[in-house]
Amino acid sequence: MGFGNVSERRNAPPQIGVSVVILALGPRSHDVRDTSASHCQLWLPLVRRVRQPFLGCWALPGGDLRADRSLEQSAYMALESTTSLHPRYLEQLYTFGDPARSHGGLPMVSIVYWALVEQREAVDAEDDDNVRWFPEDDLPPLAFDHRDIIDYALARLRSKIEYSDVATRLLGPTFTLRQLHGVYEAIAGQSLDLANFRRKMLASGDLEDTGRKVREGRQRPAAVYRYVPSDTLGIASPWQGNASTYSRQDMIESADSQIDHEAEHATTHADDALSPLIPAAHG
Amino acid sequence: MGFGNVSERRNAPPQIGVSVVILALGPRSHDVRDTSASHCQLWLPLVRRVRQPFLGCWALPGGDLRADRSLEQSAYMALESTTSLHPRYLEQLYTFGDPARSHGGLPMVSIVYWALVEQREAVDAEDDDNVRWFPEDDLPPLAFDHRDIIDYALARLRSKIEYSDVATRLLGPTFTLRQLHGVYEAIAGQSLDLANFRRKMLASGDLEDTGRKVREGRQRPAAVYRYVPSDTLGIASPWQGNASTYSRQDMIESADSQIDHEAEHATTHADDALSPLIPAAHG
DNA sequence: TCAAAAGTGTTACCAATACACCCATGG
DNA sequence: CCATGGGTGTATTGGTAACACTTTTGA
Repeated sequence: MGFGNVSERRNAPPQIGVSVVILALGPRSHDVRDTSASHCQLWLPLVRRVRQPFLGCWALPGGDLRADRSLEQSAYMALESTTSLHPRYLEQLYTFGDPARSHGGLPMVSIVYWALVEQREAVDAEDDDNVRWFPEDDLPPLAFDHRDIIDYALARLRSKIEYSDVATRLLGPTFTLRQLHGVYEAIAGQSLDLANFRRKMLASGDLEDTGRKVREGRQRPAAVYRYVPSDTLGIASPWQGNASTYSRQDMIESADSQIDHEAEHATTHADDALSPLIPAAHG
Repeated sequence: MGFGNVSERRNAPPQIGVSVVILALGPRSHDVRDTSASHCQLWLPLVRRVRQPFLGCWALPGGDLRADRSLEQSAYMALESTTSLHPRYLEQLYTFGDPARSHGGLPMVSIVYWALVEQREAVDAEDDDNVRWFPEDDLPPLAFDHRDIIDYALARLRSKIEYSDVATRLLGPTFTLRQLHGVYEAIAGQSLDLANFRRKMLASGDLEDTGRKVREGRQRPAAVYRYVPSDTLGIASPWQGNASTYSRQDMIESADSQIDHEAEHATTHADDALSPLIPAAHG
């Protein structure tokens, strides 16, 4: 598979693992009469490390990569085995592999996924000694570069909410416009005009009135909507074809692929290396 | 580092490698009196495989990952050692790791980067038996899932051109508005109103008139511009802090970080696995 | 003086905003 | 009948598309 070049053999490949940033809605932690109208906030579960380095420190849930599983499946397994949660959304975030990030441990490449779980699931999940939920704006010191990874995941969520259905993944399959509005405000971190929000959402054509109504307080009942993706198919994702061999009844639903935002970043230059006579190619 | 759980040990981790999708401007291949005004097209270099599977097949340039190098550096080394090119842009694209993609080889995780090189560099690089440039719309059969990866890179480029300076990376450090317009048309695959394009670009505030003029044909000379990023800094990228330890004089320039588009994709569910009593966490 | 490209002006339209307003409901 | 949230109307604005137009240059 392209390995075996002399200069490349000089150095063993690093370890690989999978980590997951899990996000869910929860109550506001600093409820100092919040000026903005939203009454919820993002929370995420962290696990306590049982090894050096950073022993006892909070860290992202993670696990190993298995050669017979897709990356998504490995991420799903890591997520499930550590937190018993079932995400409504799971997407690759970034792969981190800088040697400096291991801080004394062995060099480690982490393929990081981010996941969204329903509010209901998150409240059911109780904390224990080794897993605890933290509000997004009040995180403890974290192991490795996990704090940066979380910030990046949050940025991605904030970016992605503007052109995809991620917000609905934090709610159940059905929701009122006010609930959806609250999610948008919580993620954006600012208040949004409810009237315009309503119109924009309905104009998008991706919301379908279920006909049902619910009363949150004791006021007029609100219409309940469902998300129905308009079939403006984007470009097919390359990995869609290969994935999903191990489906299960409660498999989380597929999302239409769509090309979107990603973080630009600078690159560095490698120092000299022995050039192979024949270029390597690998799968 | 989080390895060592019983159920996880049952399966060895897969191999890892780096691949790079390299893009550059070139002449139009199907020049059947092109209706659209653009006269250039994207080309990319491929290398011939020297091993099974897919022996003799064209594939993306790639190489191995070294534990003492960052992912960017590994990508840069792979790019440089196979094609002798120096990218003006290099960014992580996606990590592919489905077991099915190896097609009979060992399971392989590929961390894929995409790169842009200047037109000038690309024309200087001559083909040999093992490296050849192909126009984006006339690719040969490719090894593994490399065709899908290329399509994804192209989609990312098309998306990213709308809110970043990637177009300028395909040109030199200075360019005329017409040249830039041609790049946009080549990437978008459709003609764009030159008058409006000009206004929009100038209104962005990211272009600076160098004061110089050039004549492309024998008509009125055009103003030469330079790209100067407006300091509307986005969110800092997590990896920026760690990277760039191995800088060199001709290191490609840094780009301001910015959160953008990424592809949404569906996820699968893992089958049952032995849950560890204590959640694993790794760096 | 002509062709070709550089560069400007003008209008129409659409989507997002701000905010005033009416409607439905239970207490 | 009032408080509260559900839901609608409307004027303004800013950005973009369409395209007609003027200017500059070498041949």
